[in-house]
Amino acid sequence: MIATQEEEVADVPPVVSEDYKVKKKQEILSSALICFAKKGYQQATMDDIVEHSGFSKGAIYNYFKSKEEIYFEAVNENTSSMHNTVKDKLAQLSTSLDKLACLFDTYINNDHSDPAEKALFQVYYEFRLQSCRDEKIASYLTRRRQESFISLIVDIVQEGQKKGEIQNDLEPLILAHTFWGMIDGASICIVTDPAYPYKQALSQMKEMFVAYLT
Amino acid sequence: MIATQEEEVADVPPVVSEDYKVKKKQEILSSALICFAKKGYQQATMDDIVEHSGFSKGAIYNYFKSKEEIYFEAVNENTSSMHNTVKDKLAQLSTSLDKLACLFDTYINNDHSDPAEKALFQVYYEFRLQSCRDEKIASYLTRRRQESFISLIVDIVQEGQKKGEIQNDLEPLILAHTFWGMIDGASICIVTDPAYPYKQALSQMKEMFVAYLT
Amino acid sequence: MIATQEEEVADVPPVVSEDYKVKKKQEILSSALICFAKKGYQQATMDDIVEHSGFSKGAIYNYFKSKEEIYFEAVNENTSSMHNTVKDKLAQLSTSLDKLACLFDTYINNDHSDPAEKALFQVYYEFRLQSCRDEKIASYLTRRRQESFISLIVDIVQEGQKKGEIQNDLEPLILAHTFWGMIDGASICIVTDPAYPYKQALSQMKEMFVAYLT
Amino acid sequence: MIATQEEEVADVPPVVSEDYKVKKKQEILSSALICFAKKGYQQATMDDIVEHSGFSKGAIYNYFKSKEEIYFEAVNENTSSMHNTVKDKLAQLSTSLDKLACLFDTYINNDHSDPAEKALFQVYYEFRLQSCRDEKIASYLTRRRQESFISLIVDIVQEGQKKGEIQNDLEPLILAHTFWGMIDGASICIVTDPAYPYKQALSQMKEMFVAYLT
DNA sequence: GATGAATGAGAGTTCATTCAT
DNA sequence: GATGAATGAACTCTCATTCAT
Repeated sequence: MIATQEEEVADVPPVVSEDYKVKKKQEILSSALICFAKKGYQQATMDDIVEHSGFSKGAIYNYFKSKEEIYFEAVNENTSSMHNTVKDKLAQLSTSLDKLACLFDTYINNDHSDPAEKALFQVYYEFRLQSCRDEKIASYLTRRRQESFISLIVDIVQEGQKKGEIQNDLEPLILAHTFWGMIDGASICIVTDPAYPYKQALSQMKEMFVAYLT
Repeated sequence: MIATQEEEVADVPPVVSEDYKVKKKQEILSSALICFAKKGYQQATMDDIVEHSGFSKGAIYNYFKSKEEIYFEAVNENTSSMHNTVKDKLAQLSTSLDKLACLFDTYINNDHSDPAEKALFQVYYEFRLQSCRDEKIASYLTRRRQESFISLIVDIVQEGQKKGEIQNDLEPLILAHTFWGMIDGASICIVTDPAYPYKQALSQMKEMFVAYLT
Repeated sequence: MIATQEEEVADVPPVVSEDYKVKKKQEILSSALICFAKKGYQQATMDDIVEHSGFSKGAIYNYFKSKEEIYFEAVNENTSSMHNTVKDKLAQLSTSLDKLACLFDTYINNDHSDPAEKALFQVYYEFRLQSCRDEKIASYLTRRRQESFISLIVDIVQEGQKKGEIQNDLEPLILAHTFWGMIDGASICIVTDPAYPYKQALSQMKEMFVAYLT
Repeated sequence: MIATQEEEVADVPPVVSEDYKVKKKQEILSSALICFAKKGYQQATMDDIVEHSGFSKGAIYNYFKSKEEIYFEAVNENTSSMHNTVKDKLAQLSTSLDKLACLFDTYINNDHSDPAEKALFQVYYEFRLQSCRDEKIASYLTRRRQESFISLIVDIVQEGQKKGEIQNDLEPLILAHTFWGMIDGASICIVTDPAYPYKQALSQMKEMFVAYLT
């Protein structure tokens, strides 16, 4: 009897919906992110993730094929969602300078005392450093950086130059690299030094940047 | 008589000189630095360092008590010597703006295609990220950053303010943090993205910074 | 419905029972005991235990956290069970002198040609010698000796003195120490010298001891 | 000139006398004994002995060919000298019972709070336990035990039986084994348990033993 | 699908012994 | 003879991954 029931279960289409699986994956990923932040990718063990997530080891390997894949997706998942939030905010602004100022403000107003927020930054920058040795990470990050980050600024600057808000002799691509260099620099300092006066430093960078454009 | 001779024998100087030992240590450290750059601290094994340095495992452990100590000293040794070179250069300049410009130029003119140079940057930033989880590294870096990096800029800015070169309403400490934030940002990008146009981006940062001061 | 089923799945009993794990641990411990006897604690390697037990290295470390823990439990497990057997035997005897005689007889009739038996004695006395340098072992053994061995004799002697079987001017505690000193001495000789005539020597000790009490 | 002098030194017969070498060896051995007592044979390293003795590693290997040889000689040297002292004392006594009593008293009056004394006992019993696994140690100890310890008692007992001091139906060899079993037992307890009331326990053993003989 | 016991290659570290100086 | 830097095999322990249940 019981056997029959089990067979029936096996025959019906997946009992758990795709949505359910996606939710489970996200649970694992957010646990993993915290573990990676706490110990670093290499030092965090699958057992740490098992313990923190409450999933069994086998279950996790049903969702992901390796620790590396979890790492990849954990970083990707979280940085992507952050990026989309920002894009929505920018769409509501009209001038290029406002948009750039808003981007700075996003980082200035970020709450870096929130552990989850800080964890994400830690793991993200560790991940980025890995790109020196891992071609897969390197190409992924380069593409992502170009498509999502660099072109975002390039577009805003070009639009600003067209409208006359921004000086025309400035190279948009270089400005984009300068912009993200500043953001990365402040972020690294925040992650690295709990006493870093990031609000004031980032505000100065914003003033410098905006003054330079006009 | 015999006793005297024996005492002489006992007094012979060490078979190898202190210089010899220091040189050997440096050999190991520079090999280790390359290994750490190539694979990262965790992934680089003692066997890698053995192979790359040509020393036997036991020999390395005669000079250092652990892999961690090698890591610490490899980063320390190299970043310290770099820092001293910079300080000498600055001493030859008279105005504060020249000094700050010179600091920017040092990074702008750095040859990041030199593998040894690049290795040092890679390992240094990995080391800095470790400070999130390693209190020993954190306190070492915080003290070092304050004493060597922050105070360097603070002194220059205060001198410039006294001489009237730099606006008096700017906070020297925040400026120092802003300055190093920019340098860190550009450096991280260089390490992370081989195509980063660091000369141009750093030059823009320099222009922004100098313009902001005056 | 689906939720209920899932909860049921989550509630399944552990894949292997507690009994299974206890049995596995005992298998490892008895293998380890043989290895420790054969080579001594320091000289016996985890690889020896791996080979002798048939478990993989990882499996052993799933059950025990270190070689030291295996050592501790291997000695403890076996000496404890021996001790309980003896206590049961004594409970069936009525007079104090019979009980003491029975204790001697237990050691006299012990089969020291049985390798497992001999291994236990060897490892136990090595373990005891360790107590000179290992505070953890020392405090464990001292407590155990007091609670299990000394008080056993003290109780028997006091009972015998109350009943008039044993002279009242003898100090029970000292007698206990004398008793176990004799047993330890004979045991060390057995372990150390395969030709030791332990049956006859222990019998003489027994006669001396019993004669002294009355 | 200097070269000539050195050659002269090389040509003369050994500058250091045999006595000098024996003294140096003894220095090393007594340092080694302390190291072995402190950490155990396996755990004590050559570096420990180097540090404790003040000799260089090379020097030690000039006197002894291996750590094992040092161990062997350290135990042998010290236990032998102890044994000779005892023999001298016994020669001054006339009756067998006095001699046996004197032997007990030697151990009763031994100062086990003297670290050097305790170290010797510790190392000696560890050495004896090694005999289970080391045929070389086993045969050495068996011969030594027979020649020095067992025959000592056998001779005394036989002499006592001849004189009528000791009962004739007692087997001298078994008595010898019983005697040393008791001494070993008390000694093991002393080494193992700092609170062992060895004076009282050994005195009881002595009384039992003497009473049994007559 | 879920579980967690089992695997075993590979990590960092130690140390008795050697031998060029 | 004396020195101590060098050696490298061997040690304990870890952990990503698998797979029988």
